[in-house]
Order: sequence, then C-alpha cells, then structure tokens
Amino acid sequence: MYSLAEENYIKTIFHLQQTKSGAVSTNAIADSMDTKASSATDMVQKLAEKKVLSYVKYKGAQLTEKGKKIATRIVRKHRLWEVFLVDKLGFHWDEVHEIAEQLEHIHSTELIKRLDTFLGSPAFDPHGDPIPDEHGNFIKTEKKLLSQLNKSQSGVCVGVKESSPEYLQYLDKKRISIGTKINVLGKEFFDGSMVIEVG
Amino acid sequence: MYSLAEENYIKTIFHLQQTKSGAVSTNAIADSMDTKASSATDMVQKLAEKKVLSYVKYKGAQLTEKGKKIATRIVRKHRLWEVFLVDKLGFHWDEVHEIAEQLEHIHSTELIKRLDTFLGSPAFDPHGDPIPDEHGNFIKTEKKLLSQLNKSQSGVCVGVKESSPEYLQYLDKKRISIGTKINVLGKEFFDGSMVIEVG
DNA sequence: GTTATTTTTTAGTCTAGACTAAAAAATAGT
DNA sequence: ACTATTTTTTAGTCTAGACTAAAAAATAAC
Repeated sequence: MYSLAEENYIKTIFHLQQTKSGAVSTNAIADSMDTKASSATDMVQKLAEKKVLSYVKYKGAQLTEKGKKIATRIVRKHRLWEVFLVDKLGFHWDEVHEIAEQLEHIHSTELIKRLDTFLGSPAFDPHGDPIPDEHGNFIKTEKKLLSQLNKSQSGVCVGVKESSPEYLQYLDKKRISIGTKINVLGKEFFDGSMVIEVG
Repeated sequence: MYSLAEENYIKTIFHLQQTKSGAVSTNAIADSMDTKASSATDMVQKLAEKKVLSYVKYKGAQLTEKGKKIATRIVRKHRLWEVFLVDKLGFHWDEVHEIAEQLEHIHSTELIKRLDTFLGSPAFDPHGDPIPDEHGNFIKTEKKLLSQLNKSQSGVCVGVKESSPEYLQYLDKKRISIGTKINVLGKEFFDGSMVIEVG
C-alpha cells in the first residue's frame, strides 16, 4: 500500500511522462506539485528503492511497469469518480477535479469494480480523457486543438484545454460539449479566427 | 480544516460520549483507536487548544458544540456513503464500513448535499443508525435488543448488534433485515429462546 | 490514612514528508 | 576549453503523529 504522498508523486510522474518523452526531472515534478525540488528528490529516491521507478542522479525518473500500473489505477479511479460526479450527482464538468483528486485515493478494488458497472463502464471521463480499464489499458486519443484544423476539416470535441468556469459557460452558450461535432467552414489567415458549424 | 488524524479522534470521542456520560478518558480513546494513551493525550491537548473539546488533566475530554458539529458532519458523511454503497452499488451491509471509513473524510459540502439528494435524503443508514441532517440534528432512536422483548410484544428491526458475515447471512436466511417487523409469539424462561413471527 | 496499584501525563525518540541553504554536477556562453 | 549559470542533490531542520519509559496523580486496599 502506498501513502497519499507517494500516490500523488506516482500520478504526477505518470502524467509528466505522457507529455514529454524520456525521464522526468525532479524539478518538473516539484513544479507541477507545488513543492520544492529537494522534496521531489527525496521521494523519487524512496520510490526507486520500492522499484516503482528507475532513477539516475541528475538525469531524472521513469516509472517502471509496476509504477505505471499503480498510476493507471489511480487515473482510472479519478476519472470514474468524475463520471459519477457529473452523470449521477449533476456536477458541472469544471467542478469535479478537486473532489476527484480526493476520491482517487480511496482504497478498494471491489468499490471500483462496482462503481464502473454502476456507471456503465464508461470509456471517457467528462473532460474527454480516456478511462483505463482494470488492466491499465486505455485508448490513446490523438487530440488536436480546434485552432489547428483548416477550412472544411471537422472533428469531435473530446475535451477542453482550458477549464475556467467562464470559458466553459461560453462553450455551453455555443452549445459545445464533449461529443459535439464541429465543422470548420472558414478560417481567416491574418488572425486564425474561424467560422464553424456546431453539431 | 482538520487533518485525518484529528477527524478520527473527534469522531471516536463523539461515539464514546454517546455511550458513556461524562468526560471520556484518554485511555478509552486510545483503546478504541488502537493506539497508545500517550498519543491520545497529545492529541486531546491539541484539540483542546483548538476549542474542539474541553479537557481537564486526569479527568478526560468532552467535545464542545464546535466539536460536536464537526463530529456529526463526519458521521453524516459516513452514513450517507454507506447508503450509497448498499443502495446504489449493491454492497452487502456488512461490507461497507471500511470503505465508508475512508469516504467520510472527503471534503466538499456541495458533494454531500448532492449525494444526499441523489440518495433521496435517507434518515437511516443500512445498519439502522440515524443519519444527521445538515445541521447536525438526528433522531435518537431508542434501540432494544430483541432478547429484551417479552411475549406478544413487537418491534421493527433497526439494526444489528453484531455484524459478522455469518450472522448477517443467518439473518438473510430468516428474511430479517432493516425495517422487518417482528412479533414475539412466545418466550422460554429458562434460556430466553423465542418463537417469533417475521414480517 | 498510609501504602499499593492503576491511570494518566510528561519527556524524549522515531518516521514521513516537507523545508532552507550549501555543495556538486550539468549545461551554456564566450 | 574555461568560466558562469542553471539544475539537482545533499545536509541539516521542522512539524505531525506515533511510540517507550519514567514520573505524577488518582484510586484501591488494608
């Protein structure tokens, strides 16, 4: 069993190595966890002893298979709980992260199994991120920003890059949410502004 | 905000002063928390400084109104989550305590408000214990053991004293659960064994 | 009402996880 | 290639919460 602090480090390292390839630096870890590099170094060394990750001094850390398994289990829990909060309790998709951040640390495999069934084994969370299955496998979605599309291309909204309440309310007004299809009808070259068709 | 350890002490003291009247001793706290008296003393002194309880050396601790409020909020969360686990996820009533023990520490008033609504604002948990409302008020149920009833008296099952899986399975077989009405048809004097009518 | 026993507290240690400041390694600038 | 700068690690401290052992208070025994 891993402590709350350990789980949070594992999760953070997992997310960091999704974006950047190679080992993640203790500084990067510290930055994204709002802590100091020295604390990250301590923890990384401890997790290396537990074989959760491999660590080379001055080079950085990389999760082992064991570490990745732990991480995906946490991510799975986080995202399933987010689905619960939005689908069952009626939260808006921008309100659930902090609560899921706590719920993801509840220990009980049976609970997650049952929660998954109760929710209908969803494949994506309310932000469009894929939910790993019980073995840790999940769909790698290729996400593009709407601004990267060109005229007469189209796509389906699978998530949002920014999640301020203001922005999400703006999207609501424009009738854009997860699953909404968007066609790019036109695009201005000088500022990239677009005319799009929603739905 | 209170730490996990603090919350657990507050909850334990609350439960102890429900059963016995007067101040609760640091030893009683330590016993029911599987820790040592010296640890309990430390924490009690800390909580006294925070005005969560009053503490007189060598006499014991008593929750203040503030402390009781914190305690009932935790109890409310615990019991609501138990209802969720049984009613929505299909757990058996003997499997939910350990998980609820973790869930009761999730911080979010909005979450509890919504969970309560989602569950239909239940008044009792799966063990028949009353769920405090958002102000901390709850029905004090007068519970009697079935063995304390006499011939031709009747009652409704509101909980179980023992909750071993074997016993609960035995009750299941006899079709006895929360809400089941029981009439005492006869009682033997020499061993107290009864003939009862179920439902 | 002393003495013996139990209960409770205090004093001092330990561990996890954070921190600061200093040292060491890696990278950049010329 | 040699400084200068940045990044990372080490060494030492701090706090929360646990622990053990010893001291002090309360209770029980006679």
